[in-house]
Amino acid sequence: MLDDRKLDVLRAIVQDYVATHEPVGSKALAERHNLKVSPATIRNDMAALEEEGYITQPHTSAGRVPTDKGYRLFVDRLAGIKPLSTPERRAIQLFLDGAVDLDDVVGRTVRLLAQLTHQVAVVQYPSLTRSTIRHVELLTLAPTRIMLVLITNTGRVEQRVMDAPAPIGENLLADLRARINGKVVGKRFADVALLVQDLGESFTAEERPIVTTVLATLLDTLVEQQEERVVLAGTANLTRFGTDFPMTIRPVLEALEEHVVLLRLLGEATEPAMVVRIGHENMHEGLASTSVVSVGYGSGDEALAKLGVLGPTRMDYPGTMGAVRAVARYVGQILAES
Amino acid sequence: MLDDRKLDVLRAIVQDYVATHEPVGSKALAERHNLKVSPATIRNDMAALEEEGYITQPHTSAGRVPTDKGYRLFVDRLAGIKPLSTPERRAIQLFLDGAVDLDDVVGRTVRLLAQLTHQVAVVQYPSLTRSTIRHVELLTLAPTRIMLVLITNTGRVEQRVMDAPAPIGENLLADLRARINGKVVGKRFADVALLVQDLGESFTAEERPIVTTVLATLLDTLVEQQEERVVLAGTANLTRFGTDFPMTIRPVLEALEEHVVLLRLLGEATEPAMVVRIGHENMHEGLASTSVVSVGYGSGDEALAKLGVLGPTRMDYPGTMGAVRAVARYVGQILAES
DNA sequence: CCTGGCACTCCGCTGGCTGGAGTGCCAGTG
DNA sequence: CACTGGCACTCCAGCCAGCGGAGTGCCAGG
Repeated sequence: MLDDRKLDVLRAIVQDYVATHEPVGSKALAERHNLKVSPATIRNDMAALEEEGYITQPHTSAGRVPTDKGYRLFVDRLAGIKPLSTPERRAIQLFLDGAVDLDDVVGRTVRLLAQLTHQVAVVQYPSLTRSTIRHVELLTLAPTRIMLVLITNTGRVEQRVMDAPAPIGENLLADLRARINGKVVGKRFADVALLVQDLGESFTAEERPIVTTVLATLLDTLVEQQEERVVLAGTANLTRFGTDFPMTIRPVLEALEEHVVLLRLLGEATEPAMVVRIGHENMHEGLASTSVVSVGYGSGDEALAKLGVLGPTRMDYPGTMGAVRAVARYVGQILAES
Repeated sequence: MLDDRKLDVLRAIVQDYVATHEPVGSKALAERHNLKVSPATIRNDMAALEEEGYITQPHTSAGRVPTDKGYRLFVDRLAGIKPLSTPERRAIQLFLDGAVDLDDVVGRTVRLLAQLTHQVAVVQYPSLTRSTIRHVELLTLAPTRIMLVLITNTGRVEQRVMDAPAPIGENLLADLRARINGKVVGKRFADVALLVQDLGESFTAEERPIVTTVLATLLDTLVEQQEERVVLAGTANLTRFGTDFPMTIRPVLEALEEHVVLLRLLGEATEPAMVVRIGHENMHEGLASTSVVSVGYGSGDEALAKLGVLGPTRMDYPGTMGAVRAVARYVGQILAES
């Protein structure tokens, strides 16, 4: 049904439309891309493409515009991923290398991604669920007040304050700290509950309540913080969307404020490969005319979290995909080093 | 020059303009507010107010619109701060009480403020400079790799990883940890440098390099993190600005992305009282038609940081100021408790 | 199967017109 | 002297008609 030339025409339409933001006509196509056929022929092909639902015209006798389905075909079969230039790569590395801690890494990453793609960038903090524990620290703030600090292998730090049922001695605390760390250091979050469950038994009846409190808080932290953190940058780039503004930008800004929505946009975290969601594929009303390019990143083989960008469906997919992939790789490296 | 009735007229103009977003004319004024004079008289007063620069007309034979100077007078002399209703207060308290840690407190605060005022909310993290140290923790990640964790009295946690010049033993580390904490716990950041400067002397020549490295990192953390963190929410509310969009919203979004700008907007941190910056008073081109209402908040008498909202100059000042003040108070309470 | 030609459609822009809202000024009045 | 009603004037916003251009669909011919 769709011979090679028709696909060439579709590719040309997408490219031109992305470049100009205006419906593209047969004549312009014939001129700008050397397709070696006349406008009339192209018109026939366009009619076929429209018939199949890959392109559409805003109104009779206007040029054609790709549909979501058209972009989908373009991304899947007609375009590759455009690698970044060497200077660009070097700039990324230089910029990310300057980070001092995890917050800084994430902050720099999101700004970098926004600047590189001229779109809205979203970065998820390395997930706690798939992280391992580097250290658990216990501090007394007051006789019956304890702070628990949890440090992960990705450098993420979580803290909780709890009220102990009774005053707690320094040596009990030290003992408890040592035992907990002995059990859990290097272990994954998911496995911790099992590992510490019988820890209370080796303490005296007197100490037991305190131990229980601490362990409960530890588990609580592990569970609660699965609520993932995300940051974003580059919202000003939304103004490039078009001139028919408020109606377009409003729901997008609203969606971006909801972290739940953001996380869903990045995709179910199981998939480490690059994912492109186009228009309605996002399953979110306000984001019907935006696309999301996301990919997992991590220090080793497996993805710790995701990052990506959000932009208008009429975006430069090859370039955006290239930037997203490159940034994800470098962040992975940085995290592996620290 | 400005008798009472002229001030009444100005107040009425501001109120009506804020409510309708349209230039207000003499006739409408006479009707909606019972000023007990005829439109013609009001016109005379308006002419005087315009002469003095408090109001202006977009074009001949349109209604009047307040100028920055007009809003300034309104805020300073014509309007009070509108206290929140009891249900509103209760809702604030309820919402903020649910927070589990500092990040959560700040996150909830900023979202709350945005929702309450229907504007863009900005909250600065409790400043490290004026904080005191609650605990310093040292951990070995690898034989020559140390992590320093710094916990402040506001619950903020900072961490740094450093490479030690030589392998470090657990007992040396414990000793060092104890000595550092003995010196600095409860002290203010600014005073720490002085307190630890001769700490190295009590260690052997062999240990000295390691100690020096750790202390350097500690001081580094204190200094570097004076770079304050801010978060914001409610950018979607910018779409209420008007219909002449992209031109208006663009520079605002851009300004909001720069944390340096945000911090300056909140005001030099020395001033704990409520500050209103109107239009050009912000000294930032892109924010010429926005106003900022900010106030310090803190756990005790002194302000730890600031929070505020940003909106169009044509905002409901009394209401906004009331909301900002109320939220600041409750956040202060929450921080004092933890 | 491709191409050039032709008639047709429809958008977007321009220019002129009109109604309405609001002003400034002036003369009159308590 | 301050306020009021009346009046002429200004200017914007919205509407409508006309026009040019870009693009299409279709058809007959190579």
